[in-house]
Amino acid sequence: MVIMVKKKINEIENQFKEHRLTPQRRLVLEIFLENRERHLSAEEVYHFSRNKGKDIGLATIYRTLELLVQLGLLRKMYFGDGRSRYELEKVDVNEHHHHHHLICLNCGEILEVEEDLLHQLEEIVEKKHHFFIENHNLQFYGYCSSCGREYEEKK
Amino acid sequence: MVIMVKKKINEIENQFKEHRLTPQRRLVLEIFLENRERHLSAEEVYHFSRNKGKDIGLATIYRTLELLVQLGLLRKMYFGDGRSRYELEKVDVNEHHHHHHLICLNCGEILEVEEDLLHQLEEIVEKKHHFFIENHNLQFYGYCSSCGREYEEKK
DNA sequence: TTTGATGCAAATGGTTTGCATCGGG
DNA sequence: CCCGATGCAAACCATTTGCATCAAA
Repeated sequence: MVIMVKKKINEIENQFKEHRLTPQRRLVLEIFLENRERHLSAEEVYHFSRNKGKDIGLATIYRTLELLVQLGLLRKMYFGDGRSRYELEKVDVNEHHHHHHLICLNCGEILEVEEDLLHQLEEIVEKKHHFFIENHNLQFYGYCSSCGREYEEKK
Repeated sequence: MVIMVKKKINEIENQFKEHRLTPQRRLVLEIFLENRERHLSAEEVYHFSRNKGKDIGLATIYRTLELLVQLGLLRKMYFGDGRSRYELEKVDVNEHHHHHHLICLNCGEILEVEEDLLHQLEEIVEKKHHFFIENHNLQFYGYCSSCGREYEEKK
């Protein structure tokens, strides 16, 4: 697992051309690579870094997050809880494969959905509205299986 | 058109049971009814009200917007430009018919899409992830027909 | 008169920025 | 040396809140 992380970071180094891969930036990347499933806010990254002993300034974290988004390594998103969140940009499969998010209205957990069945809908929209779609953003709000009581009440 | 607005406001009055339909609240509603196609931020509502001569406090506008969302008359949304936006909640057709938004990355215009072809996708997600979906939120980011130069460049 | 609504100003909280300092090439 | 990166504190900006005042039932 650690090896995996090291390998990944080495790959990523290539993407830093004009930008230095400083210890702080490397640390932020590590935190995302070690928390692939999470959608971290700036402050959460800050706490992770403190827990690892190293203490980056919050401003540096914000600047690093912005840079990583610019480099296409992170994806910035907003789920309506008052802070931006970031996750590793996964462009593995193909350029137009995106995933979506399930946000539990009860416990706040954010789950990922791999299905991306939006191509069809995108085509319809592009043709009908003459709008060239670059990206999309889909969230489902509801109740996760753990918070099933809400599910029972509503159905 | 004005008559239409008056009629609509009268209908809405019924929804105010424990809450007073004060001049300020009525004005905010009027602004949304007269700008059905727009997605207004709190500050935009504030400017509209000043343009109409009446001068509501910004805090009152925020409190009114929150109330109207609670009453199910407005829908709050976030498109990533640093401020929340609101639009009239349209529950006319049926409870599960939602529309989506096209946000132009060039001029910032927000268009609406009537198609809601997400039922199928929702069913798949609900079954596979045991997640009870209450609502969804879909934005397409790209370039509108007026900003077609970007379209030409990218295709 | 009593309770909720308003308006102002101050507080809040996430994010950004100015600036002095640091450090790698 | 130089220029980009960092850290700290201050600034920013949308939103919220405390509180005195106002107004309608």
